[in-house]
Amino acid sequence: MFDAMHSTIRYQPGARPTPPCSERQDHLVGGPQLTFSAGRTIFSEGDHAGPLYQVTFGMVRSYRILADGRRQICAFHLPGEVFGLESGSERHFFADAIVRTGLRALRSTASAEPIDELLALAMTSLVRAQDHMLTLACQGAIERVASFLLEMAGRQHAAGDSVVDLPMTRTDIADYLGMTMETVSRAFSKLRRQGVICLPDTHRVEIVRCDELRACRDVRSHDAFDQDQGRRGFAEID
Amino acid sequence: MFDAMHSTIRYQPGARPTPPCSERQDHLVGGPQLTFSAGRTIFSEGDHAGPLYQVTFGMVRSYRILADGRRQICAFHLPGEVFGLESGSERHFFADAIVRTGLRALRSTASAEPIDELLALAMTSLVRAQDHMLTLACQGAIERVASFLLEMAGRQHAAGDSVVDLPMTRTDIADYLGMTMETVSRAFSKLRRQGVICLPDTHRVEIVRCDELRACRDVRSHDAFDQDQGRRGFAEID
DNA sequence: CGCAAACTTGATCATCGTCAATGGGGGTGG
DNA sequence: CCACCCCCATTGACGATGATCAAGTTTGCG
Repeated sequence: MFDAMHSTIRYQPGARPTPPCSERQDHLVGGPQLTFSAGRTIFSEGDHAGPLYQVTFGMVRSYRILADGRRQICAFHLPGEVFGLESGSERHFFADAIVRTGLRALRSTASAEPIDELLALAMTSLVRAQDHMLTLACQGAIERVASFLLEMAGRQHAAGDSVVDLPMTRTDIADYLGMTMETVSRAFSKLRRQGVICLPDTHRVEIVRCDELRACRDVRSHDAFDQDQGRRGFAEID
Repeated sequence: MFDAMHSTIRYQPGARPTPPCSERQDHLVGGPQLTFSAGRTIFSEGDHAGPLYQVTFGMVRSYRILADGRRQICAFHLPGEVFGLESGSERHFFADAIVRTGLRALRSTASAEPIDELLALAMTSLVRAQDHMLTLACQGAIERVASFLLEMAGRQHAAGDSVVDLPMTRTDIADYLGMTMETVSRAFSKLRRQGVICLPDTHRVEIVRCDELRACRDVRSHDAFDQDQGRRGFAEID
């Protein structure tokens, strides 16, 4: 029993290979360009499920609201990415523009799209959701933020560039990672004090030591966690 | 900004309608029957992605192992359900039988299956993953257990029957819900003391007050949480 | 220039994880 | 068939992580 527990194969969060199909879904190109200013609603829960959308610039958050007002952000959508796939005839999420954002509406999701493109999109979403589940289930505060930064870095640019744009608020990040704004802020500050990241401004992060950030993400923090308490005053970077 | 926050539309965890397509995937029927005894590995991370499987009896857990040995159970698979869909040519999960389990192997996932069945399966998995993400991100210990019980109840029988089989261990449940075995156990005990559930044995739960269980799931527990401290001795049910 | 929203930081507290001890059920071997 | 043993579950005590509450600061925008 539990043979697998003794396997040497180990999963590294976020280290899964990109699904085989391009995310850009170029075959789906269709409708006109739409522009949404910051904060504008794209669709709401309960709406009739309309088209898929491809982000051309800006950023989108999709989320749910619980009975008690709590919000969970399920995903951020970056330029090139497609969102809006639903399992029924109704929207199950809210989506709105985080900053001024351009969208291209793709034909009705109903049936007009090539089904293999829809499958590719569904699989991409599924892989992301599974990775995110793992973050939510297993990781502590610092690790979640580290995972988030590495995920965003990986989706924003082809390696080399180490500056990540984070147009969303700290509250958005918190609602994505299942924690509070304050804890997110503290995690950023801690990583900054450790010299792992720089914060030129609140919506931009430079990843200074990518390897250390990966280490934060991968290792559960029991050991070697609060060593930075003693470091204050000489590891300050700003 | 944040218009949606003022919307009256509210999401109830687990209340989303079942995806339009039957989960039973009857069109995929194919290969021979296989039987796995309790604890037997079905496939491992890194394996070449083989067929899809349909559970005929018993129960399966699929999970990942993190670098530090931590485990996350992504899903339990019940009789009638299909699992094993991968985004690449390799398995990204482990799967093994929780109890003696029967599986029917469906043809190679490669391309032999009707693609719309694969899409249906992907969408079902995606919806489950999204619901689970919400549980992990937003809910406290009692709520998670309540969500879990209601999810299992909903998947095991068509309403009316209130007894749920839980062949998995408390540790399995904990690894699914992102908490510890001890906390799961305490949550069960608390719900039992409150008279919401009965525990005829450790692997069987009777849902006595379904409405209260739903309330546990839906409401964030700030208020009315530890009222049962005073109830001990008269609300004991066993 | 001023206001409002967002961010940061600190102090306190609650939930949950960890450690530990005990109890129970099922399976195996004598 | 019984006894032992091991794994699982339960329960308690304690501590740590992160939520909450509360200022105070910065930023962005009108």
